[in-house]
Amino acid sequence: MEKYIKELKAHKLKITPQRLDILSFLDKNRIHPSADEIYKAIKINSPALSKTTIYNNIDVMVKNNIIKSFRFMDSNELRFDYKTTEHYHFICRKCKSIYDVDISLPYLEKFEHYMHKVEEFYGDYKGVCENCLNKKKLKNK
Amino acid sequence: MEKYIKELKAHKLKITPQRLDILSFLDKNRIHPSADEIYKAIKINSPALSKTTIYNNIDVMVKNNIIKSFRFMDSNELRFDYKTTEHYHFICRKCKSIYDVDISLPYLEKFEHYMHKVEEFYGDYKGVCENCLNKKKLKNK
DNA sequence: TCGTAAATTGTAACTATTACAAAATAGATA
DNA sequence: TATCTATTTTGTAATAGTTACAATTTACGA
Ligand SMILES: [Mn+2]
Ligand SMILES: [Mn+2]
Ligand SMILES: [Zn+2]
Ligand SMILES: [Zn+2]
Repeated sequence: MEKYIKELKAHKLKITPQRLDILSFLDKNRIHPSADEIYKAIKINSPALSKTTIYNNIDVMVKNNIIKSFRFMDSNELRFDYKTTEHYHFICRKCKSIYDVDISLPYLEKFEHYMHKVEEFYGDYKGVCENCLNKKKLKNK
Repeated sequence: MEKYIKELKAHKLKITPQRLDILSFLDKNRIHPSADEIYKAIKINSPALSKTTIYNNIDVMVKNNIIKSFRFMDSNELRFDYKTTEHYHFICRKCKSIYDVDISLPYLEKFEHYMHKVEEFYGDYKGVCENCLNKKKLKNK
């Protein structure tokens, strides 16, 4: 808990129970949840919680680079991540789990003959995850 | 126009003026437009057009791999592309133009030590485009 | 402890998309 | 060519995710 207080103070953001709940939830549940998933999870123990508070705080924390937001190709909801350092995501087409992939900015060198200035890259990998592959193996036996 | 008729017939889809309009618009305007942009553009000459028709046809054409859909990191609307072969996109943070980038599935080899089976990759590059860079240069003179 | 700027809340509005059912039509068949 | 019917188009209503707003509450510096 002290960790989240420090983080918020470092960015001159007020310490509120709601903010601590959001950070703690994202830190302890590395599932890349949507705003609604965060809301529902925290609301169980804090029934007075408003969804607007989730959106407000998500916004301010993304702006302060305390958390990261991203969106999947085929999904219409934003997802959030406690991990802010550069990494990409792998989504399983069977169980829809989202895994972190520690790979950095791909193929910048291939950009040589484009005259654009690349500053950011965003990417998702999609396929079947280790767990689902193993489940299949067991079934086939 | 004959080209689009062939394409539709190849997929056993009925030839309708609306479908021809959509294909023609996407082919002749490689701007990666949203559903609404396609709708507004075609509606000028075909005022009876319904937005549902746009969505219906976009769906069926994406499913038949006649066009491609994708979504940008920070945008909440789907965008559409006449080009269906593998390529990625570069978006300019100044003018918001979306350019095609002919680069193929990045960094598959780096996936070695993940036990997931990668099937697809989706990615966007972001930065400042050639045009905007040149504009800036002129200004600075 | 108090005062105030900032945060929280509930509600309403908004945007992109999807669902649905009635009317129109493409294209196969006689 | 005329007819038939499955498919397509249309308009409207519903939905999902998010944002705007204003009243109430709270964090925290003085
Ligand atoms: Mn992540
Ligand atoms: Mn493209
Ligand atoms: Zn899986
Ligand atoms: Zn530009």
